[in-house]
Amino acid sequence: MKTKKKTTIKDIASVLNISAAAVSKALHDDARISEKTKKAVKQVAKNLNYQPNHLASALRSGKSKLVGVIVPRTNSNFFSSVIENIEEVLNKKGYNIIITQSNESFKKECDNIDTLLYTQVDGIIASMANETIDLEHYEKVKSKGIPLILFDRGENDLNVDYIGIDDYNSSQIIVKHLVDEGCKRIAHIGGFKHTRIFNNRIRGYVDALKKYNLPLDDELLLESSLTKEDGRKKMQQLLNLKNRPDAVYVAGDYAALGALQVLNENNINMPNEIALVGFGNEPFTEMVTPSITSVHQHSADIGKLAAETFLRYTKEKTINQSLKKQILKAELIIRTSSNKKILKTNV
Amino acid sequence: MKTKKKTTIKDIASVLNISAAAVSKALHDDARISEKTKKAVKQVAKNLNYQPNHLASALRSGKSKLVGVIVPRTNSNFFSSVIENIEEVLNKKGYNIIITQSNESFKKECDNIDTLLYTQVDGIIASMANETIDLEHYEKVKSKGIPLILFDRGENDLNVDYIGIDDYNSSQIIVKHLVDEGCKRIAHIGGFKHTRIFNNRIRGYVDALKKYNLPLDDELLLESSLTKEDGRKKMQQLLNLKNRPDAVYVAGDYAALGALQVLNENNINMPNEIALVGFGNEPFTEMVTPSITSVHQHSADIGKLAAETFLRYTKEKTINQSLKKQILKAELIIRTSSNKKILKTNV
DNA sequence: TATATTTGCTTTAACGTTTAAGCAAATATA
DNA sequence: TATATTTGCTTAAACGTTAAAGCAAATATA
Repeated sequence: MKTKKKTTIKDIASVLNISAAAVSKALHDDARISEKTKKAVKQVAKNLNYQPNHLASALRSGKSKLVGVIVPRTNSNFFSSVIENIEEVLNKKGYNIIITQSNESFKKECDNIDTLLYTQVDGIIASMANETIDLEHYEKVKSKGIPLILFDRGENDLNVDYIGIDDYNSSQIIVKHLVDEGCKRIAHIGGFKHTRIFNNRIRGYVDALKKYNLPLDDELLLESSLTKEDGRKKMQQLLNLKNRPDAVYVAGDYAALGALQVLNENNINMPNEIALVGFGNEPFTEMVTPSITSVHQHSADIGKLAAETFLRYTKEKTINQSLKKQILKAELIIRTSSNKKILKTNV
Repeated sequence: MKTKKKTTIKDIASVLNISAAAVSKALHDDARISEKTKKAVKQVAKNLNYQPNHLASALRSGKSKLVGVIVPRTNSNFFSSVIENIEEVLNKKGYNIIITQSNESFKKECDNIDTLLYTQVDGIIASMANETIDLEHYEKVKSKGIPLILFDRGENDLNVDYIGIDDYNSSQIIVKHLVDEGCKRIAHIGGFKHTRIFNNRIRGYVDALKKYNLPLDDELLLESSLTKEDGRKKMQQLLNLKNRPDAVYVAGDYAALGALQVLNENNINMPNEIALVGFGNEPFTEMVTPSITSVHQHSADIGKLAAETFLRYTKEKTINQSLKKQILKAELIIRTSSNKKILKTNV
């Protein structure tokens, strides 16, 4: 019953009594095909409901028009917004994306890359898993001549393009804000030092303390996996100190949420007793009580830039990447958890 | 410098002095190839770092080993968890997924389907956008003989497989719970009636009210887009009533969050003055104050079942779908927003 | 021992497209 | 008018794989 057979360029060719090659060229607006033929071909294509066979053209041209995207998880607002914008930019140029999640696992990330290479993607846009230290799987991508774009969680040593925010400077802004609020003992629950962005946040924190002549106390600088659970643990650790901090800057919102829960459970007043700042501006930061001051990372711009960076390589014959960083300004969103000033005018 | 040329089965064939076809069969463990040859082929394949060209085999076999997934948005916990589980099941069988987002837009959903068909996916697993009423684009998928699996937001008229929870029964359970808590005027902020799942929730709510001899008041039944903003608006509307409800059941967690904010802003005690129940068990429901009672939808199971349902069709020659519903039991997670009983023993 | 079956491969063609090369007709140039 | 160039197509091959058909050698069956 159903017309199962799909229309191909051959069908169009035989209707018009021209060659399949001519049809292919007409559909691609080749200069050597007359306007008359182009029009006729496109009309027939429409009538027969022709859908190009992507696989065939990909095989022949060596380009799959597919881009792989690797993120730790899609269910954070940051990553889902980055993805949405990558997709928007790439779709316009005829590319589709394949999204994969590493779940912060090194092994899964390696598998994802194998999968993407197997699928013959034309490029990979990735943000690295927490666990990742060994970079061999990414080197494999590079050695195959496939453009690799990193964002958020990157690594200088790979010598590829990177799009992210200025983590060092973000820390400085956070510390300045807390100092302005009158805080004198500022703790930092940071991410793993081996991850560049978290290392930069730590450096920014340390340097800012020096700048404002605040004590740099080892007890106040903790390394964390930045999950909600670990945020709870590290906050508890800070509360157990003889000399408690009066402000805590957490390098991730989920961990900040854990910290907030512990503070609430201990009836500690935020921001007056302890001020709290997170990182990432996840939607829940404004939902919880008190709402959490956090850093907005311009995820939409990061996504767009990553996609555009990839597209630039599609125009080149040989891929020759080098470390090219595109650093965006982050934005501190001040909320109740760190805003002590009772009297404020709406500026 | 680099060995850019990829190894193909021909390379393996020439090393072993056998035909390419034999190599192909050996790699697929064809019964007509000797164990000795298979071993040799696999060893050479490994040595030469052979990666099968997915496009070529897809073109030849007519199977792309790609499955399209369409969701309204990836950034809800429900959908990201469903996706994660679809991926897990399908990857094991050599399938990859292409995730697309409709952003609740009918137009975007149509575009997504075109994109997926163009990419020659072997199947589509989808949850429909809010806006979608016309089903022609889904009919197109069916008429191409591509298996279509719907989950969460489905539609009987399409006569395809569907995986979801028992929305009607969930409403009944919610109303029973609120009645048990002593509520007498229960309002419902529901989704759009034209979406089957929301219609079922509404029916369940109405029938439960009848069952418990509670007033079925038109003022208390509102239709909403279920965004946070609309949740705020509809809650305000309920507060403006002369005769306010003492419980509000919201058909989506984001809208429930909006409602919660309005209630907090108006210093209305939850659950004593007004009890609140959401739907979806998004992570923030337990983060906010008070935590929101909600319905857990077993997203992991839904994802797995959807993937397995698709896989069943891959074994069949001709696709002949019919309405086959797989309905899971949902689970009510009772939290502070609706839990009036001060004295409770841990059962 | 003669014939049937099975084993283990080879040959060939095809999937639908693109691209290089080629060629006749139309047009431009001198 | 003779030659060069451009236009508008065609032909043929290729991308890497797989599936059908075929065939000789090895093994089983009678």
